[in-house]
Amino acid sequence: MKIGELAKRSGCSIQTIRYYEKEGLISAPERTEGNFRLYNSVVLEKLSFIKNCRALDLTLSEIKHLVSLQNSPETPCEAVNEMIDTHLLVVESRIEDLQKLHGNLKQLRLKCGNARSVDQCGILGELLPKPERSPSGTRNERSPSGTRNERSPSGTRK
Amino acid sequence: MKIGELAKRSGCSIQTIRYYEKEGLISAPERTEGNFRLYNSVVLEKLSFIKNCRALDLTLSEIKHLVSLQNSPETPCEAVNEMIDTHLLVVESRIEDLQKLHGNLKQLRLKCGNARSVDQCGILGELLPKPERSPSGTRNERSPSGTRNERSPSGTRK
DNA sequence: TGTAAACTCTGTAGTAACTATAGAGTCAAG
DNA sequence: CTTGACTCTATAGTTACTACAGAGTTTACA
Repeated sequence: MKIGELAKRSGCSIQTIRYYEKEGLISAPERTEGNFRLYNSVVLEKLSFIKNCRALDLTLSEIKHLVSLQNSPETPCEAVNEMIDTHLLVVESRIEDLQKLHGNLKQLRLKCGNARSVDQCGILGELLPKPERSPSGTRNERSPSGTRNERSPSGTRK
Repeated sequence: MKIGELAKRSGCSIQTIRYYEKEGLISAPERTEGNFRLYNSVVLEKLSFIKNCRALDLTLSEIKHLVSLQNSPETPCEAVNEMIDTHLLVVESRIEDLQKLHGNLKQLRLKCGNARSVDQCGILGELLPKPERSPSGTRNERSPSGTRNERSPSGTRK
């Protein structure tokens, strides 16, 4: 089958399949005379495996690792378990971060009822560096208003 | 002050400050004769505002919107509230996704004790496409409760 | 047989919000 | 006058794709 049919049957887009090939997650298939990729049904299983892993939010490099482990079936599978355990920790910490975030946002939302103008908006006021906002250009020492650790907001986004 | 001091005082990196300028989140400052950026303390407040927003995981374009609202103080602040409400929904759905993910991962992890070889690994086995793998399969066909719909990246990953 | 539609190819650019270089210029101190 | 610290712009990298452009291939049909 050509790549279009594989895409339909696997649920991956054509570009994604080519991308997986480029990244070494699936092997390069044979080509027709006209240079079209020609697949057999085995690759369907591989794509399904990848999809299952992606649904668990494993990265492509993690998946690549799993694929390479599959190719040496006699090695111990500890590495697999470790990867899942690590991944569990990552997911847990992301959930925690997001829950804190959610709390902060909810609290923030309480600061402002509707029907005010922007300069009275409780939310915008709260986001400003100091609780008492000064009109403009006041001298300002270290504003210690770091609501979070000064490092990045950790991997909470996307 | 030059950009290095601003970076230290604001907690943003030098590149981030320049990036915010390029993106229009802060305005381009004056320059010295040698073309160095020269800041006053007002920009500290703006960076602090941005940092507070980023800590709430607002996107730069959302923040840009807030900044522009601040510049027209007499407009009603409904838009601010709506943005926060929308953002709350996004965060909530991300949390839900991650919690499903977490459940799936935990269940997966139970499939394999240590000290097996890869070809017997319960986890790898579970990730394979086989529709009828073990007698446990009740509602187990396609991807384990797809948290990641094929269209959108839907932002569960960092 | 001609041709139009449908398919495929490679390669590149875009996404978000930065980070990390390269290579050059500027400035202060010794 | 040189050394080192600082800054400048521009570019590439990150992740896992998606969306083209512009070309070639195959199939269906008149």
